[in-house]
Amino acid sequence: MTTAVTKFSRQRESIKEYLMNTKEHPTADAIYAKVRETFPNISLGTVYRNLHFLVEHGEIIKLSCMDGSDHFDADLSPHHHFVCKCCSRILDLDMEPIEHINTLANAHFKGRIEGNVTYFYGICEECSLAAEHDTPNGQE
Amino acid sequence: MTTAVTKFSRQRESIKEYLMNTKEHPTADAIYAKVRETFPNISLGTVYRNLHFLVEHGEIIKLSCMDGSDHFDADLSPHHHFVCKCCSRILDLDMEPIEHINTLANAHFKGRIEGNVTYFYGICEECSLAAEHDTPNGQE
DNA sequence: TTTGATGCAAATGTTTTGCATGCAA
DNA sequence: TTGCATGCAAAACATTTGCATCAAA
Repeated sequence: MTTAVTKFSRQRESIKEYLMNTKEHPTADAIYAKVRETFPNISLGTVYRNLHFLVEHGEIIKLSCMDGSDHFDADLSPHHHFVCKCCSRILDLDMEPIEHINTLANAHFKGRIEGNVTYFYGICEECSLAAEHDTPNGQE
Repeated sequence: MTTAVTKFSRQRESIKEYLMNTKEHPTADAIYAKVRETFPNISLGTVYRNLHFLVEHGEIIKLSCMDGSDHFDADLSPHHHFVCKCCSRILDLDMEPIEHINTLANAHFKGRIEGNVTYFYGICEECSLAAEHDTPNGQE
């Protein structure tokens, strides 16, 4: 079996570059809309194929929140995410590591725990402020 | 506006009873297959409608792991879950509460954190043993 | 009787895939 | 030239929904 060679692709570069320059944690569909500004003919299939490729190669991370569609993030530094119950946005959290919870989980567990996926939820600052001023933050 | 009344339904009871008597954390489809043994004519739509009803009324919990489909759990006691990377099973963890991580997350965060969803992953005992004996645990 | 619940099927939303063509190496 | 990547469309899934009918109250 000959190892498959990865060829350069402007579409893939464009997807990765967009992800590296945003803090939005976009969905595949949002990435498709954005990259289409540069490549009007790019297909959604290509976007999905490249996102899968980038995740498999550890160049980006896939976030599976509980809102039906996956989100993507090119920030590989260890960090956790916050999901706003109000506007559904995903925000990065600047917090202490919580890897010790793996040890807690392993205490009475017979298998081997290698890590955890944690999402925090609540109301983001913008939505709190919007609620106070009675002007709901329409962001979706 | 008159408040909607909830009527008894044998199908809903059957779904809830199955969930209360299993530790499998089944998907809607698995629940459908199981309940069909008792109600051969039940439809998948009814299963989804009742699962949604039960979740909304706090009688069961929906688990959104990262495997495409949702899982359901009638165990309402506070506990966390483990997902096996090998056989994909979801297991209950018996562990100390980790609610203090919410405080850690809130330290430098401007919004309000209300809680977290945490999944631990790794290799379960059965899959570890199966690997040792070179007889992969075929459970999916 | 009234109206919520069901079965069925169609629709929806997300993601994957087959295939002929395009393009990097 | 070779063969990976693309565009397009169809398919595959998971889930939701419209509607006529059923059944609980």
